[in-house]
Amino acid sequence: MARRLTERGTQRKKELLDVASRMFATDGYHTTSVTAIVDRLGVGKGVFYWYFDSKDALMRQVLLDAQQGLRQAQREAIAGEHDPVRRIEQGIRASIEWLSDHRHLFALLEFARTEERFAPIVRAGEEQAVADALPHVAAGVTAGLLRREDPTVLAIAVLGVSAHLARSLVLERGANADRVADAAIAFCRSGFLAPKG
Amino acid sequence: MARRLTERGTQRKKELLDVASRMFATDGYHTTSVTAIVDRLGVGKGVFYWYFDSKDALMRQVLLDAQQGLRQAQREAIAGEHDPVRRIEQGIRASIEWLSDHRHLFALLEFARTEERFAPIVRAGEEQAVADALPHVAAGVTAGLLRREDPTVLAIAVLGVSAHLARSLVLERGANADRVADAAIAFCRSGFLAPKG
Amino acid sequence: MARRLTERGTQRKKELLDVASRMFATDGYHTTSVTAIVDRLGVGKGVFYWYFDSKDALMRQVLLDAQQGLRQAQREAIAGEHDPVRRIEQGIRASIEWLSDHRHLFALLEFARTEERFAPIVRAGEEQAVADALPHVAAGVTAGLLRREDPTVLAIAVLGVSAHLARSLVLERGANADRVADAAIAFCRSGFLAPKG
Amino acid sequence: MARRLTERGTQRKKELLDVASRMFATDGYHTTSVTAIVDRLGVGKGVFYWYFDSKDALMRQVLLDAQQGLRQAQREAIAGEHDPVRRIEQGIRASIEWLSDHRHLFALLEFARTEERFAPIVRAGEEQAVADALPHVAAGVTAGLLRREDPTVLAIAVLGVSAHLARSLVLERGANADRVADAAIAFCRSGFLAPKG
DNA sequence: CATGAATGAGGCTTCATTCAT
DNA sequence: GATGAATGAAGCCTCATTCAT
Repeated sequence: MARRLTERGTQRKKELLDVASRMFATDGYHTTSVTAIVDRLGVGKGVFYWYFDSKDALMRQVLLDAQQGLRQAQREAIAGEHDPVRRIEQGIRASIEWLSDHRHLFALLEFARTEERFAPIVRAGEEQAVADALPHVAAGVTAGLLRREDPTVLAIAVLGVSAHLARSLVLERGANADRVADAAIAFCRSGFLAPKG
Repeated sequence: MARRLTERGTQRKKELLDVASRMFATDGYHTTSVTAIVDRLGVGKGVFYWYFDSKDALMRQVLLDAQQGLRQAQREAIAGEHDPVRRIEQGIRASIEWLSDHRHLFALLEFARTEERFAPIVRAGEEQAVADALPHVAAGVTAGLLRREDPTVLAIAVLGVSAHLARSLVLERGANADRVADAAIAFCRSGFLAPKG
Repeated sequence: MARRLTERGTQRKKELLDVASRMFATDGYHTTSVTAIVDRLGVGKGVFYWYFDSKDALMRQVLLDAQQGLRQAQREAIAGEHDPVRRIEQGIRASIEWLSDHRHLFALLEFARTEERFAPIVRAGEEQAVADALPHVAAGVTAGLLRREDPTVLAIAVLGVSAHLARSLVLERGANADRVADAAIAFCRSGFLAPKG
Repeated sequence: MARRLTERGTQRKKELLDVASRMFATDGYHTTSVTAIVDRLGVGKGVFYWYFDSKDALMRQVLLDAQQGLRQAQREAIAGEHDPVRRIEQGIRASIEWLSDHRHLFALLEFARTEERFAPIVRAGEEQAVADALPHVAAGVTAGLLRREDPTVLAIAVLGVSAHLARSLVLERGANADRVADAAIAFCRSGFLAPKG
C-alpha cells in the first residue's frame, strides 16, 4: 500500500488497471480470476499484489478512476458555456460520448451497483453527478427557462435518459453516439408530446 | 428437469425461487452459495438439485419470472385504455409501481445484465418491453399526438426515465412511488423546458 | 459448525483430529498443510472443512481435548486417595505417564504456547492445573506436612519438575516413565540436599 | 555467507538479529515475514539477504547467540564461588535473571524446540547446560552434600524448576525475578516436604 | 424426496527468495 | 551495498455439484 513507484512501476500499475477493468467488463468481476489477469499480462501473480492490496481494492480503484474520468469529461464540456440549458445539453452530449468511448467502464459501474461492497462507491459517484448538475438546473428554473419542478428530479431524469439511451442505442444496437446525443437532448428538452399549436 | 410436481413440490419450488432471489439481490449472486440458500430454508442440499438443474438454472428462472411479472403488470394497467398517450402513461406508472414492489427483482435484473451468461435473457426482455410499447408510441406519432421521432427511440427513452427514477428516487431515496410516477410522466410528456409563453 | 453428525461423521472427525495432531506434532503446525492432512486420510479437501471451520479451529479442538485428557488422568489418579501428599505424588505420576503416552499432544501444547493465538488456551489450561492442585497443596501446608511456602509456588514448581523431567528423560532420552516418576516425586519431596543427620 | 563486514555492516547485522528475534517472539516465527522485518528497519529486502543466507539461517543465529548469552551469564555467576551447592544456587539465580531480562529469547527457544529443523540446536544447548552443571552436582554428591541420586537427573530437575518458575511466575504473572529465584532455590534445596522434627 | 457426507477444481493471497538497476 | 520489482510455489478456504443411504 502507498508504495513509492518508479516510472516503470507506475506503468505496470496502469497496465493492470486497464487489463483488469476490460476483463471484468467482458467476463464479469467474479468470473475473472487474478490468475487470468496476470496471465494475460504475462507476469507472475506476485506482481498483482505488489501493486494492489486485493482484487477488491483494484476494483475500487477502477471505479473511482472511471467516475473521475466521466466527471472530468463533463466539466470540460461545459467549461466555456454560460447558458444553463446549453450547459446541461453539453453535459448530456459529453456523457454519452464518454460512455461510448469507455463502454467497458460503463459496464463495470453498472455491475458495481449490484454488489453490496461496491455499491456505496457508485452511489456516491451518482450523488456527485446530481450535485454537479444541480446548480445549472436550478439556475435554469430560476431564470424561467426550465419547467417548474424539483431540480433534483430533473437532474436525475436527465442522467437516466442519457445513460439508458447510451446503453440501449449505442452499446447494444451500435448507434452513432452523436446522433443518440441529439435524440437524448431532444427528449430531455421536450419529452415525447408533439409541440402544441 | 420438467418433473411432475406434487402440490407440496410446487410450493417448495416457489419457496426456493423466492428465498434465492431475495438473497441474490441482497448479497449478490456469486456471494450467495447454494448452501446458504438451503440452510435458510432449513433443508438439505438435495432439495435444491431436485427442483433445479443448477444454480444458473434457478437464476434464469427467477429472471424469466420477473420479466413475466413486470410485463403482466403493464398489460393489466393498459387493459381498458384506448388513448395511446394514456396507455403509455399508465405503463410508466405500472412499471414504477412494480419495480417499487419488487425491488429485489429489479436489482437482480440489473445484475444479470452484467454477466455474459444472463445478459441475453435481460436483453431479450428489454427488447420485448420495447416491442410491447412500440405500437402505442407509433400510434401516437401517427395520430400527431407524439413528437415526430423514431418511435423506438421514444420507447427506450421512456423506459430509461422510468427505471432510473424508480431506482434513484424510490429505491435509493425512499420516495413515494406514486409521486415519482407523476414526475416521470411529466418529464416524459414535456421534458425539462418551460412551456412556451 | 455445530453440525449434527452421524456415527460415521463422528468417526471421521475423530480421525481428522488424530491424524492432524500427530502430523502437527511431528512436522510442526505451520509446516503441516491441510492438503497433507486430507491426503494422508485419502479424502478430499472438502472433508476437512465439513468438520472444522478452519485449521485454527481444529488445532484449538486438539488442545482442548488434550488438556481434558490430562486432567481426567490426574483426577482418576487421586480418586481414592485422601492424604494430600500422596494425592500430589499420584498426580505427578499420572501426569508423567500421560505425557509419555501422549507425547505428540505434549509437543503440541508446548508449541501452542509460542503462538499468540493459541497461547491463551494453554495458559488457561495451566491455570486450571494449578487451581486443581492448589487445594491439596494448601491442605498439606495447613496440616504441617508441607513446607511453609506460598502453595501456588509449590504447585507450579511441582508441575515444572514433572513436565521437564518427562520431556528430558522420557521423551528425549527414552527413559522409563515409571522410574522417571519416582525420581520426580523424590525431587519434589526432598529437593537435592542430602538428608540431614 | 562469511562476509568481511565493515563497522556499519556489523551494526546492521546486529540490528537485524535484534529486531527479528523480537518480532519472532511476539508474533511467531512463521507469522513474521522477511518483509515485515526489513520494513520495520526501513530498509530494502536486499539488505536482509546480504547479511543472511535465509530466514532459517538468521533464526539459527539468534538461537545460538541466545544460548551463548545464557551460558555466559551462568559462568560469570559462579566465577568466584567454590562450594558446589552455592555454585548451583548462583546458577539458578543467574538463569532466572537472564530469562527475565531476555524473555523474548526465552520464548524463541521454546518455540524452536517444536520445529524439527531447529530442535537439534535447542537440544544441543540443553545438553550443554546439563553438562555444564554436572560436575558441580557430581561434586556435591561425592562430598555428601547432595542427595544420592543420578546427578544428571538432579541437574535436569534443577533446570526444569528454574525455567518453569521463571516462565510461570516472572513472565506470565509478573513476579519479581529475585524473589522467584529465592523460591526456586528453596524448592531445589528441600522440595516441598516440611523439615522433619 | 431428502439428508449428511464427500469431491476436487479453483479462488484469493502470502511469502521466501532472486534479479535488474 | 541497496532498492523496487518480480517470481511462482504453496497455503487456506469456498463452493457447485454428486453420491450413498
